[in-house]
Amino acid sequence: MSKIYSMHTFSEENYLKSIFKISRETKTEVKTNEIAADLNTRAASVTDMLKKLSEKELIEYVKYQGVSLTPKGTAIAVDIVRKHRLWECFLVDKLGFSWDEVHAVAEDLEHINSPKLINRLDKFLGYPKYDPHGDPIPDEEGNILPRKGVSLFDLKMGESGTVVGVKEDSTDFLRYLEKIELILGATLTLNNKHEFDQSIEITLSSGKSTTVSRLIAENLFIKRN
Amino acid sequence: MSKIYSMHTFSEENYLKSIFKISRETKTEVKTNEIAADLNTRAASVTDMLKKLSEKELIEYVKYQGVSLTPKGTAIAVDIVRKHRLWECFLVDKLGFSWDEVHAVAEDLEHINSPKLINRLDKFLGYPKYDPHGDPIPDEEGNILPRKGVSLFDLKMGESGTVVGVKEDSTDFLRYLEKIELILGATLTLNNKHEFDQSIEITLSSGKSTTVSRLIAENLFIKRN
DNA sequence: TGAAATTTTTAGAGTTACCTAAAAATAATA
DNA sequence: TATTATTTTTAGGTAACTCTAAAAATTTCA
Repeated sequence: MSKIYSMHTFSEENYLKSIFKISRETKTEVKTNEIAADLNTRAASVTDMLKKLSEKELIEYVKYQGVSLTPKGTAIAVDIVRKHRLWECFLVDKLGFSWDEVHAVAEDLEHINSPKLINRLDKFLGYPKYDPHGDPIPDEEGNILPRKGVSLFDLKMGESGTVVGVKEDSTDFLRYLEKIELILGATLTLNNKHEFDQSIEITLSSGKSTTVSRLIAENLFIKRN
Repeated sequence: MSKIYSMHTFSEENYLKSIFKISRETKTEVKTNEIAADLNTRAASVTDMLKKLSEKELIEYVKYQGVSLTPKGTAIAVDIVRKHRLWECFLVDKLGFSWDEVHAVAEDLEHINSPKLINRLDKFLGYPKYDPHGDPIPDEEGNILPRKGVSLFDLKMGESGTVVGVKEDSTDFLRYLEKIELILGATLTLNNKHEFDQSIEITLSSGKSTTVSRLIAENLFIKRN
């Protein structure tokens, strides 16, 4: 890959990444407004860019119907994700950043286009398979391992497990998790699912009990013990 | 520094860096055409940008007279140089790039704006004082050590010394130096200065003799033994 | 199903950074 | 110093990406 797909603008790359991300979540055609919301821009701007990406055959675009990535577009998106996650590993493992600080910087670093750089970085980091949030790192060919674990929300009463990933990587969310000690590697047991708000009560290995909302639970990935 | 000076466009940063570089060489006002040549752009484009930078008070600009950096402009330029050279160290020391490969990649990396990133990188690299080409790395406050050594062209007959830096960092030039074994750390003795073309004959510690042109000699920095 | 609400696209415009060609200012030199 | 040559600026235009407001298409639901 790489060489062939190089030299796209930051903007194009951000749109492709966004479409990739949303389509993984929704598993359907990606809508204009979803992209606009994700990229903090306006629907009209999105439409403009969709036309451009469609002309370049990076997306399949039917007016009013939404978009999907072509294989070419997917390859570019996956490559950006690979770069983003490798840089996050670098920032945490080598420079001592905490997991809630890395996203913004990696957003910039991911657009540096040098296959040699990224492959050497990969080697330097020891070919990591997961980033500091537990997200799988695509390899050079674009293969992506499945995410580890299941959502905390899907755990059954009494089951125990280890935190192996988070879906959302906003600073606020990660800071909150850290505060309640729900960091990567933490072990927990599900005590109770409250019916009325579907919040979840867990006990940490430290013995401490906490209740988290459904939203939080859905964003936490757990590997059953 | 940093925070205050952040959020300039790539283009603005490149112009400031270029003006900084040229003014160090010429020690006079920087002319429009010099910038155009350095940045591979047109004089008209340069004039446009000079107006913009002047309005932002990053340069002192008098029509037809050339420009110089204000303290604010200098601080930004020095910060970019710092980033550029630290990234070059990273690429060579940690990722195993050769000195002729790093410039292009560092041109991109230098625009990543994160004081925390760059200061941690600095620490990770062990606070290096010089980059792989022997150029001094500005510290966080913008202080720059003098370059080590004198130009090979200024060496006297029979004097010996060690290669401690190169002025030009184009890939071609560096590859050529490597080919004739004139890499950083090489020791040499000046045998002869040919009058007619001012080329210079040297002997390397390996015993091998080479003749280099005046231009090459002027671009090589030597520390006398 | 058909009017109302929502989503998406088009139309028109602004910004940044670049360009060419022509005009204006400065520098070179006969 | 007057004329020519060079440098620099202005004028006018293009391309990428964004925006708001209005129009068109689709979806919702009474």
